[in-house]
Amino acid sequence: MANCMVFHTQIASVMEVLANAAVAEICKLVDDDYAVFRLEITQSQKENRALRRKLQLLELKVSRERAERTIRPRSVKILDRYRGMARGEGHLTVGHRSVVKPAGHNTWRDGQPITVDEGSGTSTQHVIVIESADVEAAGPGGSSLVKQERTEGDDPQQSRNIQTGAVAGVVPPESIEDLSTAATPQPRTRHSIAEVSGKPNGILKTETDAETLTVTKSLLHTGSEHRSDTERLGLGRLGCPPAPASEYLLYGDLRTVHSHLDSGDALQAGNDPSCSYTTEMEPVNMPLGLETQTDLSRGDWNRHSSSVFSEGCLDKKGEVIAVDEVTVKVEGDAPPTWNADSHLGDGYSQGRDFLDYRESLETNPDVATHSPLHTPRDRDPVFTSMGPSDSHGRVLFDQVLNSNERARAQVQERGATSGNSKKKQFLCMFCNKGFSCPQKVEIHQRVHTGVKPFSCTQCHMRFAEAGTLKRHQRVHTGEKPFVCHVCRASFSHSFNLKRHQRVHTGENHTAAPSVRSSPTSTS
DNA sequence: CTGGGGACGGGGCCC
DNA sequence: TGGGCCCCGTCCCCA
Repeated sequence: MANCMVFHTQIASVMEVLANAAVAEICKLVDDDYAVFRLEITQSQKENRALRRKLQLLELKVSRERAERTIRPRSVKILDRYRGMARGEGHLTVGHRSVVKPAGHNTWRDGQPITVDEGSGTSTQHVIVIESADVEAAGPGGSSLVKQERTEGDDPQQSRNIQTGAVAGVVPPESIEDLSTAATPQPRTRHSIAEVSGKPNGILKTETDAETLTVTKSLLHTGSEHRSDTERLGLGRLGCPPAPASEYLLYGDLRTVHSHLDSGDALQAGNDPSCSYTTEMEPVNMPLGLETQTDLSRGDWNRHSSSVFSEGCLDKKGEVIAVDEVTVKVEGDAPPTWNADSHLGDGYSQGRDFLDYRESLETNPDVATHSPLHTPRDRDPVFTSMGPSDSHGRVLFDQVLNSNERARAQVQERGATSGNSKKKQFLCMFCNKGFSCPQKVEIHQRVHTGVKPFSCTQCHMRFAEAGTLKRHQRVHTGEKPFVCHVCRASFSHSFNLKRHQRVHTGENHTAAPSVRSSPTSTS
């Protein structure tokens, strides 16, 4: 019995020792793990703080930009550089700013400075051309980009964006060749320049000197430029290309674009997204959707109408026929002028290729009570939702649309009582002006985009409307079908005859009442 | 005063 | 029958 007691005591003591040892072991393990865990937590907290600081900085910037934007609404001007640059026609004037392209070069070269005369000062910006080393390897969407870095300027918050176009889609061999041999002037090489400027804080990029802004635009075109577009379009009649694929305007948060840099030849974006934004409008991925993403039958002719400033001309089958480059400009104060001399070496004027966006904003009573930019609705063609790739192009027009807030508000207020909301349900993505059908919008938007799908076979003039081309061709044919019955004077222009007849009637044409409805009036 | 391009609305045709 | 598409007429503006 005593032995038994001793045995039990010994066992108990041994177990106690073992238990203590086990506890000690466990405690040690816990301590070790806790140390590691705590270390990790500390590191995580550090990262958290860093990220939070970044976030606060970003929010600060955003709020500042918005505040300044409300003070100074921005305008958008889109201009079509068209072939002027491509033909080596010198420089391009954007509003009162003159972007001078070195003569003899059809392609902006790396480091090539662009002089932007802003009246109050001159800022020199370096344009960096990033071209696909292997266009073919990059696929049909081989693109060339121009990366512009602001190196100096009197307004550190202004940003400019100059880009070249990227040949995309069903690019004809010559177009690919143009890109691959961009160093030598090629008549068909096309470029486009997007300028984003304006006073405080462009949405695209509003950093300081380190800012870099790059937007790529893809260009699609096929066929010969020496044929008229009508021929190229293969249209039986002298019609304009269908609306759906012709106008693409992206707008939105530029940052969303950044995620689309996955294409092979995409411009190397900086690590800091706040310093470099790049849009890669690669044809295969680009949201233009010329062939696949735009479906008029679904009513989304307008879905991209704020994305890329190019126009694809499709035939009935949706085949991409031609795309003209255009230039997008977002600026604050520049007057809506286009210096034709600056870029039209062959002597024709592009005319008013871009308009003051703000003007349009204020003349919007016709639009319906809804805006596609605001409250997308599936039923309304204007309200088609943006597809997944739409973020691709949510590039340039975010601020435009933001600056459009007031106009839209006015539109919505008026629309409720205007009674025209039904009739003009198709809205211009730029100015919100309403039209009765998509084609009207498409044509109208050429005012903003500068797209001119119709080219004269006799000269190189291009027109946004088929009728204008037809009328223009009377210049070559000498046809003057409008004859004054009084003096037998003939005119090629119907209105010229009408105006001329005022001479006979003694009517003062300057005081003649305008029958034509103003942009603000209803039809 | 004329020439000519830009812009836009109306209306007809076709599906 | 309605909508899309296109042509035409018209006005504005500039050179």
